[in-house]
Amino acid sequence: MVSEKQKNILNFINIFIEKHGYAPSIREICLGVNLKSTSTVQYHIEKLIKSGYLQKNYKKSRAITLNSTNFQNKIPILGEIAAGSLLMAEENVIGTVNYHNSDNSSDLFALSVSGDSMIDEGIHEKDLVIIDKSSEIKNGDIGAFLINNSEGTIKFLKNLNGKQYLVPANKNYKNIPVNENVKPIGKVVSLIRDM
Amino acid sequence: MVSEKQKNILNFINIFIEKHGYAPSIREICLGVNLKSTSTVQYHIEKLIKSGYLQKNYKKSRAITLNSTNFQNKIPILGEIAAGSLLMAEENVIGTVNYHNSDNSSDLFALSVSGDSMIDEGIHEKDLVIIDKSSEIKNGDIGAFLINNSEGTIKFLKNLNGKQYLVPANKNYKNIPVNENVKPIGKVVSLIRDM
DNA sequence: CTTTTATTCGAACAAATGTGCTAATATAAA
DNA sequence: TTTATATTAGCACATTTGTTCGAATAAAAG
Repeated sequence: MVSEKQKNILNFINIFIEKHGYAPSIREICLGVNLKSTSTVQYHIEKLIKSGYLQKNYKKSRAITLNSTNFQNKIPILGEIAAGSLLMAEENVIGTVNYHNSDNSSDLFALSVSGDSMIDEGIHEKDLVIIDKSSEIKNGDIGAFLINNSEGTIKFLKNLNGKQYLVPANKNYKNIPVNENVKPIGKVVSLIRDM
Repeated sequence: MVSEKQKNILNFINIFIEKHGYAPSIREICLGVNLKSTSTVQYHIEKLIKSGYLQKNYKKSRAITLNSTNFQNKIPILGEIAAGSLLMAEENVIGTVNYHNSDNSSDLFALSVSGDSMIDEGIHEKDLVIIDKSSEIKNGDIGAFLINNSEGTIKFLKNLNGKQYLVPANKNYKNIPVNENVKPIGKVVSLIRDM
């Protein structure tokens, strides 16, 4: 859908605006991404507009604006996992965090980590893990799971001797066999730690 | 110092940028504040620049930026630390990341972690660490340092027997005494890991 | 292979835009 | 009043900038 060159252009515009406070001209983009012709840049700009990444005001100079939703997605931080399902109602949202995601981010949310069962993977207490509800948890991935409809946990999902287990990254904890009491919530796609 | 007309222009520019995402041209300001001549606007713009309210890039269109409110929360990701200093020129910026920071974010940047000297603190290879250049690295903090003007590193700063050391979080690495070859870059204030 | 699609370049053109200059008017100060 | 300063206007000019058209090349598809 979006080629490497187009990502390149998007990134350049992003950085340029960040640095200068105003958008680059077509010719400045030419220089920035190593293209010789303004019409080549026009060509890519058109594509990026149709893909929804950019907006542009016809015939006005430096009138490119980024569709900020592509870069500045605020996703909810959930305080706890309630019985049965994830309550994403406003009452349970304890904050928001910006996450750099160009895709649809409606399936993303953040959880505050409690416990030290993943300490050997560098996942600490109070870290924020970003979870994608629509991303399947595959063998070897770290995922968020709901156990007995009550307790939420972050673990590796691993195949051992043909059976699936939730595997911690801490010798003091045991593997948990995956059965009907273990429900996958989503894959852990990112981690944010504030110090 | 600043006349009513100049406040008027300042306000118009402010609203225009808010609405369109880019700055107005001189002639658009003319229309917006009921002035017939572009040179009149130029006259006021000059004054506003000297008074410190605006910045403008010579001979570039729509290149007016406001000095007052910088509400940016995107910070650059630097690809590498070059000899002697941090090169934050556009060529070295390999991307941007949103960081939830309401303060002035001009002193923030991100570095991609290489090596495993902080593995026991859960700081992994390819993690992004957010570094605040203006935040002093105190005893016990994790900071970014430049060693021998060539190598960048992330370490604890600790006081041992009255001397300062860069202390890794990995038994396979040794403490590094802080001397004139060790220059502090900034405090590590956050960590972001994509999986 | 041929055809289609994607990408790139170059050149020319029209419009938008910033700048420079002079002059006129208003306002404040002496 | 005279003088100085601030403000406004009009016009011409050079540059920047966006747009358009045609053509060449590369990559992918049939």
